[in-house]
Amino acid sequence: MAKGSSSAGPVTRATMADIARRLDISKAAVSYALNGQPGVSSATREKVLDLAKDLGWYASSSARALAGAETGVIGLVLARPSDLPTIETFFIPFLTGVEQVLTERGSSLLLRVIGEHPEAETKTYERWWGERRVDGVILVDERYHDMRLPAVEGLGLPAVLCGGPIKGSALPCLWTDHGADARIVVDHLVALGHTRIAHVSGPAGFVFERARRRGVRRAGAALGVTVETIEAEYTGPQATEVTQRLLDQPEPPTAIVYASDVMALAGLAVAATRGVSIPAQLSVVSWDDSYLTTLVHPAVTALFRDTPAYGALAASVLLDLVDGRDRGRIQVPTSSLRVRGTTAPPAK
Amino acid sequence: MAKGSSSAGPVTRATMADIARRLDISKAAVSYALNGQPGVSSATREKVLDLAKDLGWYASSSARALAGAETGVIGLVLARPSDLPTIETFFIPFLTGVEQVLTERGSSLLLRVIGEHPEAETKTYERWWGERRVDGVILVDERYHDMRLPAVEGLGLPAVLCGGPIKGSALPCLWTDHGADARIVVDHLVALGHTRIAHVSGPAGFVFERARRRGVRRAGAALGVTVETIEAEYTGPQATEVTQRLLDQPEPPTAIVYASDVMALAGLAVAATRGVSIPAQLSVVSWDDSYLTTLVHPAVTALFRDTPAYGALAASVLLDLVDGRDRGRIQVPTSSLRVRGTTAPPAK
DNA sequence: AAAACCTACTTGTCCGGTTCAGGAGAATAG
DNA sequence: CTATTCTCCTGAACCGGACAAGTAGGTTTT
Repeated sequence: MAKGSSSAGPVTRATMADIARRLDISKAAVSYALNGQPGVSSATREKVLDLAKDLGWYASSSARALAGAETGVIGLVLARPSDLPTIETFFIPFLTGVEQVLTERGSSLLLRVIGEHPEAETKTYERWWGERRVDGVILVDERYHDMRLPAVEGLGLPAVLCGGPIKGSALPCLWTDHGADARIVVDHLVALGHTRIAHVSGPAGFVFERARRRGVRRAGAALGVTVETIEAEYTGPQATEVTQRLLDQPEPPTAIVYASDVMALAGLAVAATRGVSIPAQLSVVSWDDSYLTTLVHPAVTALFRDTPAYGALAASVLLDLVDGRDRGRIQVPTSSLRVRGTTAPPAK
Repeated sequence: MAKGSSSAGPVTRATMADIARRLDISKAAVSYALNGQPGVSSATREKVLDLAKDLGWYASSSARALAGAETGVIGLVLARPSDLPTIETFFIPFLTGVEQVLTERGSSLLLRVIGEHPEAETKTYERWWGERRVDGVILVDERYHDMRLPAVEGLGLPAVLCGGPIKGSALPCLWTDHGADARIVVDHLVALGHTRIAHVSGPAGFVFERARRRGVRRAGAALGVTVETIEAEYTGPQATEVTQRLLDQPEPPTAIVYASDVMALAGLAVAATRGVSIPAQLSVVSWDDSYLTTLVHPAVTALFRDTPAYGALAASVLLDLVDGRDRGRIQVPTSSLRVRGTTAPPAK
């Protein structure tokens, strides 16, 4: 079996008791030495530290946690159908940011990828917390009537919500001004001269999708333009279908704003198939920026936000909460529009 | 919900001792009852189970692990520069498969995303194992002179390698017949009539990239065609640059095989920019399939493998190893070519 | 009727840390 | 020269489970 496979394989790992025995001192002294606490002479401390290093000693996370410390683990559940690609272009950069902060602060990430099944997610939190596996969790993909909020609050499980703010919930959250984002997009298109703008949104069950929809409607109204929103799943095929419907209208839009980069790419493919020239005959904007938008030709105009920084912020707010510092509701910096090759004045 | 006090956050979670006290029996009896072990009457067992449910009791993972059980956590380190997008289209489906098996078998995934820094990865394994955080790890992205193999073997840390097989290493591994994959791709292109084929590979530090390179060379030689391999990073810009160089040659290739879907898309963008028609003037194949290949027009011919199944297999082999069953070296099913819109006979 | 054997428990120890309440010996104070 | 206060260290309890060993009480065997 794999354990102790190689000749030198140390099957049993060193414990503090081993160090204490070899140095003929007490476990307590070893503990103080290793934790940088007062109560041991610097000579002893050094001997302990040296030996610990020699033996390859690491504190058992279980023992530490059992003795009352935190577990040093935070949890994240990703609950979307696995075949939905949108999560990827957002999620990896987000995770990268999360991880960076966790690593800096000595924590790790427990990840769970499940299908879209709200109960399973709530259940996971309950188990993780019950089993003392995590110190807290990051909640992503805020939904309407989100059962996760009462669940984590009921459990007393520290959590930070990427979304909100929610009235009636005291959870710290990272909220985005979707109205401002919407204005940036609509302003850009209207400034170019577009008057028939379509908005292909993601599922309205997501709070931010409905906020975006409201945002574009208002931004359009303020400029005397109506923006039509159509809802679709975050998949390529769905975006394809919706785009075809839009372009089949008697008066098709001259600009389409897609909820995600993947959808925008699907839209471009439809245009390519139909010989609709971009951006001459149709302008396209993606609400999410990622490496995908610059991978195609022409590159897609997209609303950019610093996703790793967003993840890093979420992680640091959560770790602070675990440490007892509630940073409350924090506004995420407004996105900026990266104007690329898919937006231009409409054909007359 | 599950916890008794709904009004205030229940900071203290129920323990077996609580159950024992309330039922006026011993902790041991509670333990036997909860673990389905003999030694308690069914009446008592039922009372214990009921109360445990009422109290929302879960076994402390730390206490369990400390008492000798496994931790129920397996680790995965993702070590590539965070701005390399290739990881995403492979990684999320892979993780989905991993998670499914882990969930079925009651384990969780500890994830770490780090930059490409081999020492950091080895160090992470050392810590995770030292701290008893994980029962085993999945190794992805096999490299030449991979320091992780001696590291995990030296530690006695159960691991499964996605790659290999490695001579001199007893690690169970999931190996791929890259030669067969290469033949599939080259055969397809040669059958269409291509004789000038280019292969844009990823960094040769990855074992599988060099195996693929060797594979296409041999497959070409067997058919009397030379296949030229050019190495590039897995980024869009690098693929763009290499593609431009290839197309600038006096006798440019009529078909390009890209190491990844992202690179293939970048190649398509170059062609679009130059007005090179695909597939009439240039055929494109991607060695990796993902949702990206069908997101663009024309859809990209790609070598498909069931990535979730691959992840699931890796997880199950690792869990078996942790349970003491070494399944040795397992060959991954050969990929199949999904012929789509980017391959056609070359222009005469 | 005594021995043997269940069943249904209890007691106590252990895992590997943390931490509290001392205590010995040296240094400082009065 | 004792009293006090350090510094440096020890012993033991504790966290929450798992489990080995022991025990009361009843049932079966001989």
